[in-house]
Amino acid sequence: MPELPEVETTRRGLAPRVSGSVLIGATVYEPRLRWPVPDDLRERVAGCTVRAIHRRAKYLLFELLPPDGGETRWIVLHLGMSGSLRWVPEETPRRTHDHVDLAVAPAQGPAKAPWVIRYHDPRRFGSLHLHSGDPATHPLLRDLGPEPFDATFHGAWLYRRARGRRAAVKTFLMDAHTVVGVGNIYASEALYRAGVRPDRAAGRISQARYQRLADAVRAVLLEAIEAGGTTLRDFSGSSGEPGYFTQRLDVYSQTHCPACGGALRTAVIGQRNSYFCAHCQR
DNA sequence: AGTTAACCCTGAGAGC
DNA sequence: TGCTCTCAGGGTTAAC
Repeated sequence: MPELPEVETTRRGLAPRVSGSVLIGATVYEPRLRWPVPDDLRERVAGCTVRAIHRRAKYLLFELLPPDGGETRWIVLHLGMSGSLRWVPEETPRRTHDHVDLAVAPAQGPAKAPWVIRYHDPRRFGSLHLHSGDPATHPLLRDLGPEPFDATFHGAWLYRRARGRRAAVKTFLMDAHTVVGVGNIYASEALYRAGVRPDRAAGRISQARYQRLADAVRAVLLEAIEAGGTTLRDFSGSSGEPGYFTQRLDVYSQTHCPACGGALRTAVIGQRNSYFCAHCQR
């Protein structure tokens, strides 16, 4: 279940191999994702140079320079719940739920066989879009809140936004208008580290505690990125490697509090399973 | 406007 | 063994 660290891990795995290379084709095996994959994908990307791979929220943004020097175009890609991108030789046999290949021209001349960026997504909650011009204007990106590592994301921002809100702070934190990239796992972990009960009303938390929460969000995400993400079921990096943050989860999917040893409680908050320590989180 | 729930989908695991 | 049932969840949309 890719959240920000898993998407960032994918980006970092792919970028050095793909940046500066030319896309020579695209093959869509299954266009029925969260939204249909554009049927002119091949024509729109073939011949384009990948200038860089960026990330905004949980979206990967492939910055493409067209061969004729026209307007920059973008592949906007979301991994959904179960998506992953792998960097494999083109002849690698397809597995079930491999839906799209982006073929990359070999760097060392035409003799070498091309490799592909292979999109795999059993549940097909992910999506792939094409966009021209500024990606910030894309409908899916336009209204997103701040990145957790932006200077604009801090306790005062959370506090101000939470005024009058009765919804649970965990739901509030997972809302992409509040801050992007924080899904169920990292919301649970950040709230635990900050000592905040996930079911507390967002509007009834002090600014000081929101500052601790903002710091905890950043710390958890940073550590998870350094560990290559969290692998619970589906996720693996672009070379197929698992994420090692799984072993460092304090509460998510755990039974006992690492601090006090007490039994963790579970509750469904905003239709998401939540884990917390009723003793350490208030 | 804020909040809640349904929905898209498949695989894994539990229970019988 | 094999069936059925439940659960997992990001993010959009609809309804309250």
